[in-house]
Amino acid sequence: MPKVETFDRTNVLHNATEVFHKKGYNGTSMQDLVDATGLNRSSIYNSFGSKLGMFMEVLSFYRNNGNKQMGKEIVQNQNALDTLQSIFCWYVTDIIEDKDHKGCLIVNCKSEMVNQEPLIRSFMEQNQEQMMAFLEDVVHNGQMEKIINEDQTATQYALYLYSSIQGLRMTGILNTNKEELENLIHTILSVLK
Amino acid sequence: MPKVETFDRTNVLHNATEVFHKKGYNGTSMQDLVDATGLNRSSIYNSFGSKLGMFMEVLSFYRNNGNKQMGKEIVQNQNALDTLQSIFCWYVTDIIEDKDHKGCLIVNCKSEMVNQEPLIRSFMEQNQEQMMAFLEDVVHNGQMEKIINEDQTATQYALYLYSSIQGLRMTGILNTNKEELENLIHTILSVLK
DNA sequence: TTAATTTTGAAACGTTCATTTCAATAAAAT
DNA sequence: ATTTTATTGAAATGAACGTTTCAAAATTAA
Repeated sequence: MPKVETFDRTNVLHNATEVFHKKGYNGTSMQDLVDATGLNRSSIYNSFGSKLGMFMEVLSFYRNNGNKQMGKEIVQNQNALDTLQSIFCWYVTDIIEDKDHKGCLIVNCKSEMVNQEPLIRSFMEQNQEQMMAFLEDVVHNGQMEKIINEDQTATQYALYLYSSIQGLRMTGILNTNKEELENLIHTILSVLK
Repeated sequence: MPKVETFDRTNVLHNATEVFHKKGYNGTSMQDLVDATGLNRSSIYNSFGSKLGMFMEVLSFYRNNGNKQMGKEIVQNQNALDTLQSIFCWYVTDIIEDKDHKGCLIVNCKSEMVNQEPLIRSFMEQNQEQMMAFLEDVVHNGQMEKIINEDQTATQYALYLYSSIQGLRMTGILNTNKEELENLIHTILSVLK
């Protein structure tokens, strides 16, 4: 009977994510991945098919991890505005902890590859869909509770928030001042009040 | 006495910009640049030193062109809010005209290279400084005219606008719906009123 | 132990990478 | 016409690229 996959796939993805995050897709070589994961070159191809195949798994891994971490910040039964506050605060924390100014892997990849690689474009479209749906839901709840104004529809505010998050991610690459970032998210969220 | 540079440097930079914009720095090869510019490989090295050298000139070229174009949109003697409106509208136009979803060369480069290449980091820091100073000035004028509120300082609003612009640039990669984008900038600017 | 299957190591695949070299050609000022 | 410098073309540099190959080693179930 077959020998079973021995290496820790989560650990391998974690290490691969680190390299891709630091160097970008085109800046990362297969040798970089061999070095970072400790996996044999052949094993990478056996398990992930190609560099792009591995990267797609890395993207999902990164997103799932982010969602998991952010989920912890969101307390049940807090109002919609506090939920948004928690989300944005998580981004600020993530920015401040990012000592080497890498930014967000997903945002970086969007700007690097959406116009070049259909698989990436699909991922990003699906990612946007998912985030927009979530944000719209939160805003909608806030509007029902009269905590968020109705100057704009929930959909319109969701796009505003989605755009603001991407802006925050880009800004955080060069600006990691906690007070300035917290003031920034205060300004962003003030629109909804 | 010496033969003088014969090729049209502006035209060469224009063509080089197109390739770098489409493929990103790491995605662009020297062969791509030879093909796009029509210049000989040696001439590129003679005139620009290296791939990075050429890219640095391309970055400045792209920025100067953008500033020039945007300058035309800004009418003299309009109030501060209208100036901001003009600026954001120019971005929307640029997004809509960008049929192949390349996004902004400078934003893309920031996310690809700031943490890898000191020259790029300096460029981006200087670029941010410049934009922030300009935005701060506009906001400050608006506040003097009582057209922009004073809930936040001009500096704080400048960061908010700078961040919003980067967000708009990222959003515009996948979302090119004119009405949605115009509503987005309306929401962004509503904070200042 | 044997049979089945995956992981591993190392080498090689052919291509492309950024950059250099150099002799030949072209143009301007003396 | 001669000198000076730039542009050009084409080839070559050596290293790195993503991917494939394959026999040896390892592991599990029968």
